[in-house]
Amino acid sequence: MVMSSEGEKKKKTQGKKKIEIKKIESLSNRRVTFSKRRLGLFKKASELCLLCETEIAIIVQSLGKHVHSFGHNSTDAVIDRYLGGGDDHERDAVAPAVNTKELYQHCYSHVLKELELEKKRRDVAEEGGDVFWWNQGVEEMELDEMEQFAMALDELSKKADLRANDLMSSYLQQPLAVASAQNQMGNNLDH
Amino acid sequence: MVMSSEGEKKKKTQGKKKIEIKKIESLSNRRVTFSKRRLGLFKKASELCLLCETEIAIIVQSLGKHVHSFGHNSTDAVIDRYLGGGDDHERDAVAPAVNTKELYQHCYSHVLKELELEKKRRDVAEEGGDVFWWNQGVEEMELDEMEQFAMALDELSKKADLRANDLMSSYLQQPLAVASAQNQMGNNLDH
DNA sequence: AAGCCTATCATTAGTTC
DNA sequence: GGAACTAATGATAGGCT
Repeated sequence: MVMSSEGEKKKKTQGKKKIEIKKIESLSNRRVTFSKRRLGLFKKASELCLLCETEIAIIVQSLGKHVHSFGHNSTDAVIDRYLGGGDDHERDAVAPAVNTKELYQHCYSHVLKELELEKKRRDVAEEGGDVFWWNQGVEEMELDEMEQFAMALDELSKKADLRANDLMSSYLQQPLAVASAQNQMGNNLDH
Repeated sequence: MVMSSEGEKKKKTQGKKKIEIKKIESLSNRRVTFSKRRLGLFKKASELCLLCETEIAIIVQSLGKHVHSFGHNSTDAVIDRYLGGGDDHERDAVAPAVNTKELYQHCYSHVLKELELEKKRRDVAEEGGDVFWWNQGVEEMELDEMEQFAMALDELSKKADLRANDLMSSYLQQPLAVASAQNQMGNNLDH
């Protein structure tokens, strides 16, 4: 690590520099920052979920047309219904199916052990059905948009149930139909 | 502030300490962490919004029954309709009306100047109607739940519009009715 | 409980490969 | 274009008020 011989304390890079919070003009730079910060945001959210046992849903519109989402616990119900349309899928195939690579490599890895702990605790305490599940959109996917939409809608329908059941009933009368919409999407691209 | 007299290099605090990401057992501690981190999350989100011109919606379920949300740009339409019900409110009164104190003090203050810049830029570029607006739920509020719900629903309806207009049309046929529901809530507490 | 403080940890802007 | 690196900035756990 000692280089540049003499007493020059040569810094290899300038390190992080302060930037002002305004639109990044350079597109490539903006892409990089978007990726980094979106991941950082999801990680923070995941930590908050674990630390305080909350449920968090995040929806991020990408630079392009795609939408990235972060969901936690209670999204699995949507996915379950979504996969229920096809019949050669299984629960365990969910994560690879929606391509969780990005979040996985950044966040999942060091949260995984805590996650398993939590899952095990739940398995004992309640029933085996409530599998902890994480998901986020991936840059170039075509269908995750609908997917996260249904996820968020499901999330919201729960909130509505919480306090404004009567008010929302005219809008969310048949929540199952969302799943069927999902299935339609799902049938278009099976993979 | 000098205590413990002699030459002891007494550290006043221990600084930030590493914690493991698992449920915080102490309720009071969990509350503190929840508040701090939720705010931090919203701040990160706001920075991402500004840096990359994205739209982000965050929904956080509190420890209690309440829900905290973070919305950006396009939520103002919902609020606008919400205030449209009463007639002694003005746009500028939106922020105080929904009690944006928390986010304000942490995040708004140092983002404000960039925000104004952005707003001004928009005013020139397009029209004056698209006012930048930020909102987040507050711990003890009764109505922000409905508020964020409508906000998120509005957000989602946009996403639906994006790609699945036909599929969702059966659910979101009359988006205005959400505003009327809001108005009902709003009339209950004028303040 | 709500804020401040600050040492320390975590994130990330810029750079290099 | 992405992965790795570095160092400066940013976030925050714990303590105090």
